[in-house]
Amino acid sequence: MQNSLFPENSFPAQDRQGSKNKPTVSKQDLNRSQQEAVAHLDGPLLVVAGAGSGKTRTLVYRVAHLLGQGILPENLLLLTFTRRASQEMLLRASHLLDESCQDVAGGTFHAMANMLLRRYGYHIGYAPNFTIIDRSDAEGIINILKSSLSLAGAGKRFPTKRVIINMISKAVNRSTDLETLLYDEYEHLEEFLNSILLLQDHYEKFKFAHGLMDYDDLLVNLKQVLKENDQVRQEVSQRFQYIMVDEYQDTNAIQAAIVRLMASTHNNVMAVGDDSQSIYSFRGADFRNIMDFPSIFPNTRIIKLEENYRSTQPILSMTNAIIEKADEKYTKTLFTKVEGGNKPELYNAADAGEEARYIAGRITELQKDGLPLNEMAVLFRSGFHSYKLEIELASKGIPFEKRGGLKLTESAHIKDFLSYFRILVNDQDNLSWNRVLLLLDKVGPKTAQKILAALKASEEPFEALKEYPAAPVWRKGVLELAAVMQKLKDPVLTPVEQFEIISEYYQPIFQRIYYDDYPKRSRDLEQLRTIIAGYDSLAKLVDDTALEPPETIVVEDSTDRLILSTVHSAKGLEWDTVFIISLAEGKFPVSQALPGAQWEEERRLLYVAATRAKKRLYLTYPREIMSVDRQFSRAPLSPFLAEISHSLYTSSGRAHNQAVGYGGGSSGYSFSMGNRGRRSMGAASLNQNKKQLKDASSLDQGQAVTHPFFGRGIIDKVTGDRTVEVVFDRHGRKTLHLDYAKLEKIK
DNA sequence: TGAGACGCTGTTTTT
DNA sequence: CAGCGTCTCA
Repeated sequence: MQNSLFPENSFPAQDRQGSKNKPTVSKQDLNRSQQEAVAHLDGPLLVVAGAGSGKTRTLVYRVAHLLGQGILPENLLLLTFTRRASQEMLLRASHLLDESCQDVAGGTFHAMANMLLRRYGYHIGYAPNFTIIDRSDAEGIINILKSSLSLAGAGKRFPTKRVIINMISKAVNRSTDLETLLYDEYEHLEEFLNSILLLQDHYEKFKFAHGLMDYDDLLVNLKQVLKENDQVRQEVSQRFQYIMVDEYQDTNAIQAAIVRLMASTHNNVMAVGDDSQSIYSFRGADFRNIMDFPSIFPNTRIIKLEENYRSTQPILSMTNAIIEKADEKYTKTLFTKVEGGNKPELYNAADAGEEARYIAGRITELQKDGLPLNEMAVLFRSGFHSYKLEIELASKGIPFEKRGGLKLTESAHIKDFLSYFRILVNDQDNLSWNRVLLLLDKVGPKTAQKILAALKASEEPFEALKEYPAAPVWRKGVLELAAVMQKLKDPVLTPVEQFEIISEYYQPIFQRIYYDDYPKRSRDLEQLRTIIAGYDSLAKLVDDTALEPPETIVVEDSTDRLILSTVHSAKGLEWDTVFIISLAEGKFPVSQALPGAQWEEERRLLYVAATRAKKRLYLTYPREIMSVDRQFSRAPLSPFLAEISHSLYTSSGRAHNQAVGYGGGSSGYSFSMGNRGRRSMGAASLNQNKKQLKDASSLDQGQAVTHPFFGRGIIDKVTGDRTVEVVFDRHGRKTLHLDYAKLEKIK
């Protein structure tokens, strides 16, 4: 955390000699296409690189190559998807060349935007000490605004803060306006359009007034500064003479515009990506963007990397089969020279518990055979899919680290704590002030608002707090808070010392508010302390908690530990052995994925997951899953697996059960069907089926249907757009939601 | 105006 | 099985 790749003195005087006499980087480890990409010097370059095709290696070598040509490290910029990715690449580059590689600026778009906006943000009215807010902070602002605009009680079904923030963010990331978005995707909220627009307007003003930026603002504001200010654009563009963008398929239009502006004086941009691995459309990325690159940058050279060096042939055959079913044909077919290896193994577990036991058992076996835990990973679609497994691993004493899912900084008590820090960095941060005030006993939203108004009116918020005419019941609380803040402002204090002071003050509050589970939560505070110990700058700490939130490490007493990760967080990584769990329809793909684009993205997601494996790939699926209403239901195998040839993998556990199959009467997904037959009914017919299942208008009274758990039944009544009443032969009358129930028509 | 009880809903993925 | 929003009482 400490050594930022965007250091504070990020614009060093450029008086150093370039390293003209550095050793030339050996290119014997590269194939012809890779060499070509590495040796490319000026002008736009697009590298379309399949999974495991040595994309990272190519970038690493190119960094080293450029520096070897005498280009200064500070004139390079490496934009990656995570900070970890860029750190690792620059470390590898320094093994090739020397440690000057470590001076290359690298990190995420957001981290870069943060760095540049601290310096240039004043052009659009932001002070350099602005605070970055995360999603729940943003939702908090919506909450405050909702009540201050008295929109709260107004409607019975006013959209939640989450939905509102989703909409606002989506509009930004898709470069469209909120109204268009609403009519596109949220038509049912039409009656709230004006209220939502009002909220959006106040949300923007609130952030600006209090020196706050959300994730989208970082990008939007950077783009604006670069666009409107010629001098800034020149300066930045001159600073970053060579720009490299990794995972380009997951950038959105704003990010593309930023790259174009930053490269305005030289056009030296190298973009690397893979359209078949695009998995961030929910963030406004479109895999077609990568194809637009040549039109944004005329005379782009295009290089494809198609040889896979990562996986064995059986694994590659399966992953190729998965992606081949995609609606849209992608640009590459991967091949490998890695020989041998076993077919991927599909395990049919009875339920999530058995699935977890199977995996823990397998891992133990592999470990006994000498495979270190950190050569294995368990991947899943959603964070909570691993809960059962986490318990199982803990009981077996297998150390693991979980990535993705809930972040440490997202829990309420950590946010409480960080609010004190945020105020110290930016005393205009009303969101944090609000949070801190609400922690006081007998102070609620109304009182907090009044105090906030007084703080805002004053030049010295801390003084104003002390002198606020408090009511007797909570006067003591306010004075204590004022005293603590005063104490914290002492410039000689280190972040850890400040942590201790807040800790002492916060402890009683903490125990009062989280009385039911504060012992559990206090472990998180300990972990926060450890993290803070690595910092000497509060501002940096506060930035990082938003930009690179620390993962919740569940078991940390070992350096050799198993990785549990969401597929999204596993992007770009690889392991000897990979387990993909919860491969049941409704879990992977997630139940809310709609036919069409979303469904296709789920498929690419599975493709990304499976291509992480080098030697061994295990797929598991629970046949029975528990739904929220604690009912068990049969879950079909993920259609992405059901639709590919059974000969590509081996099965164990209970045998396949055709009764729970997807295609029902057509049984189009039986494994025996020849390749040609299946091709014609690929994704398209699957999607149709899915659509049909969700639309009650296609069902009539008297229609016979089957349900995977309840069996055969007759439609008795269509009670709504998506609800029907069915009388089942064996289970009687049920009301079913077509969003959840998997009904199929039968003759 | 704040605190606490109660019922509802809904549950990706990330910077 | 939450976390959230709404409702009621002090």
